[in-house]
Amino acid sequence: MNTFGIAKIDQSKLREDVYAAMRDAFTRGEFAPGAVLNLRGLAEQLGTSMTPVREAVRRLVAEGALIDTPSRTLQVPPFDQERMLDLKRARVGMETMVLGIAMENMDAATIDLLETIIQTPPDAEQTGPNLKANHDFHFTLYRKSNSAVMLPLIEALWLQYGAYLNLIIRHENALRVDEHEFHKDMIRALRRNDRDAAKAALKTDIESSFNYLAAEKLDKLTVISGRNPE
Amino acid sequence: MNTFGIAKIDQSKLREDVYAAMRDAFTRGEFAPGAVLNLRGLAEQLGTSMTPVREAVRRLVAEGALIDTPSRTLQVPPFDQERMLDLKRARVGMETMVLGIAMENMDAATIDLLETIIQTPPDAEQTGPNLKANHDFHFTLYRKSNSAVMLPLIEALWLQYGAYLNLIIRHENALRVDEHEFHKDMIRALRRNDRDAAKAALKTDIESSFNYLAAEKLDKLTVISGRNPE
DNA sequence: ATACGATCAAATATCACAGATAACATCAAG
DNA sequence: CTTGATGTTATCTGTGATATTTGATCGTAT
Repeated sequence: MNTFGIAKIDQSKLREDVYAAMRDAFTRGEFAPGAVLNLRGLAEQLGTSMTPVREAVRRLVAEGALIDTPSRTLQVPPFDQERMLDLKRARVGMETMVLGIAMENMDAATIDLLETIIQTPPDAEQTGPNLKANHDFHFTLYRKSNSAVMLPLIEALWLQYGAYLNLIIRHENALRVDEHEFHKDMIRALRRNDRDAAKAALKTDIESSFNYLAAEKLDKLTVISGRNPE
Repeated sequence: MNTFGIAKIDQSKLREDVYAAMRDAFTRGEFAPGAVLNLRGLAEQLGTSMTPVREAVRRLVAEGALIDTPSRTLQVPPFDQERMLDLKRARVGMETMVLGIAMENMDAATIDLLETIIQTPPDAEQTGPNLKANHDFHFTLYRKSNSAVMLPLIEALWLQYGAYLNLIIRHENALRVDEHEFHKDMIRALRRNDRDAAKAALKTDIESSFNYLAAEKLDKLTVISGRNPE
């Protein structure tokens, strides 16, 4: 600690801020699948110029949260049944793998922390499922794997999933119940150090959230979610 | 010849080309772990301006192939035993998973194609292991999974692995023999549609390539690989 | 219906600025 | 006078902004 207790100046890195803002918007499901974005619009909304937006966008493209269209515009990946299944498989595979590693390093303190996370009361005016708490719960768990390589990949999957969240979020109440079940099961499995049970709970959690996107509901939902490209 | 073995680019889709050129350099192990890069130098070597280089670099950072240092410069990730183990685990996990999916869609034509890939004679003047053929072999296999989500993640892992290739590559002959064994075993397992055998062969392949980076050899190798930061 | 041109957005190049680094000069102590 | 430390400056870096170029799309006129 320094002598005068002067905090280091958090010199604003615009590019990071822009990225963080867009990422947040994604994880809150603010972007509708298929929506078309343009750099100038984003720059204006964020009160900055094109350059930082461009770099943030480039990163989002690398992470699969946005795609380049042939006509040089940007698009939120359109809803696509096949892609959704693909994403589900990827999430189940990667997240159960990391969960297995995390459980090698699991300790009582972390389990307690997980419990406090899910007991945090949802914000007063919050109506939907508690997305932030759910994110925290999963990643507090995964961070115990200490995998600097895999955690960013899982973040990228969640980001891609974020666009679909826009659709899932309509099933707020059902989803909230499922989450609660999952959190309870997971804590129990962790306390018993029962890997198979923990992985099974996680698998069920991921799959159930995707189930709200079943094919028969797709048409109705895409209409709700706003504009559809092409 | 310039430092990084990056060929100059002709004017068209610059951003993609810059990215492709740097990516190629990585997968050929041209970048030494710990090496420091700067945008102006890269732009000059590539015969273009900073802007496209910045975007390509931004993408490589997002993929973990480069890292931002606190002092705002760019660096090839330094060698790190822990990170290496992490990367190995990630590769084994993700690639065996995708292999499993690919085998659900496997057909004779693809197996034949794989066989022609490994039978392609190495370029006349080529001395090291046939990196391109090996890459082709793996990804032709993985592409059969039709996973638009997971393939880019695996590409990212290979890119991170690329920096270590710079070190592994010194064991050229041993590596070449291992690769040959692997390709043979894999084809055989695919023909029998034996998933466990195929996964075991893949696991062995990945792990053996990392074994050349065992701790006792580390010191010697980092010296060879060029400059060391800090 | 096709072709041409107007219009708009993205890609690139260039410019201006601020942080970081390192070489250099200056000064003090032995 | 030498040596070590400290303050200064020159230079190099990435970042953000802006001007210019390129390419695509859509409307209109033939």
